[in-house]
Amino acid sequence: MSGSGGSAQGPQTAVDLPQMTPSSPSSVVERRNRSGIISEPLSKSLKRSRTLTLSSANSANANSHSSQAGKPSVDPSQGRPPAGSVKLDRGALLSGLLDSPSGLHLAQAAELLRRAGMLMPLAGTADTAMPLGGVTGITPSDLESVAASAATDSVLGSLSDFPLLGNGFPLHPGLFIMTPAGVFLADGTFIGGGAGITATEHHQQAQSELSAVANGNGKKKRKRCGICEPCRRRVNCDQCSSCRNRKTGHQICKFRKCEELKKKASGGMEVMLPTGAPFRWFQ
DNA sequence: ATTAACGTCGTT
DNA sequence: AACGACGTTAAT
Repeated sequence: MSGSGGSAQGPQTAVDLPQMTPSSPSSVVERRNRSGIISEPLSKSLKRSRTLTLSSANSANANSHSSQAGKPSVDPSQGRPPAGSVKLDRGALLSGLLDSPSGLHLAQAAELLRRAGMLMPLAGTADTAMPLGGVTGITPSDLESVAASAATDSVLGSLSDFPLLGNGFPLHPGLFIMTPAGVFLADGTFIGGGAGITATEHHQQAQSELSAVANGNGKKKRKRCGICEPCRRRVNCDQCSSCRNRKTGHQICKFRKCEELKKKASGGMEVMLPTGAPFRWFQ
């Protein structure tokens, strides 16, 4: 369905865009494909994003929007904010943490735990502005994508993503095992996480990975991590080269290209999980 | 069958 | 190195 041709669905509010072209009409027609990916001219969602962020989260979203106001520069690296406000710095800090060059999946664990409220926000206080379902320590960029998916997907930031959280998250002294399919305890118990999919889907994913590894030569197509900022993005910009050349390029929007996949695929230490899914310690 | 997108390779 | 095209894999 040509990235740009999703069917109009749901009242979803896309708030997930790098700024690009300046404005456009007020009609908010969002096109989403089967996977829930919104592909629309940036201008629309941009506009919404503006109003939304300005009114509620003030400049928080400067994290991945902002600055260069309206300039359609297509620079994937723009997720990294320029030094700015305190809030910005915090977002940058977290973001930087997660993008650690080491590529340790520890970062992924930290991210999930952080969302679950297990980790204190780095700056620690003064930031109760966003009570997203009781989950604190949300970064501007989190808000960005959460807001984007809040209406229908509710991908992240929802307590339902952490089923055990309600009764006190089991601070398992043992292992949290991160996989593209989600987070597991060492005994194989599925905890949650992953890229906006259900536990069932997590399981299926793990299964398919298992079979792929079993009959494959290990040279399996890598999958998006699902938790990095680009992965959480739900809109195609429709303006980057990948979007423009989708027909021939077969590439995902640059703004949605998984940080993990951007890194060179190199062996690293891989461990087989109880589910059969491989887990890489290093990239 | 269709669609999305990763991997690779040639070109700039 | 970045980009574009193509083959291919995986999901629906």
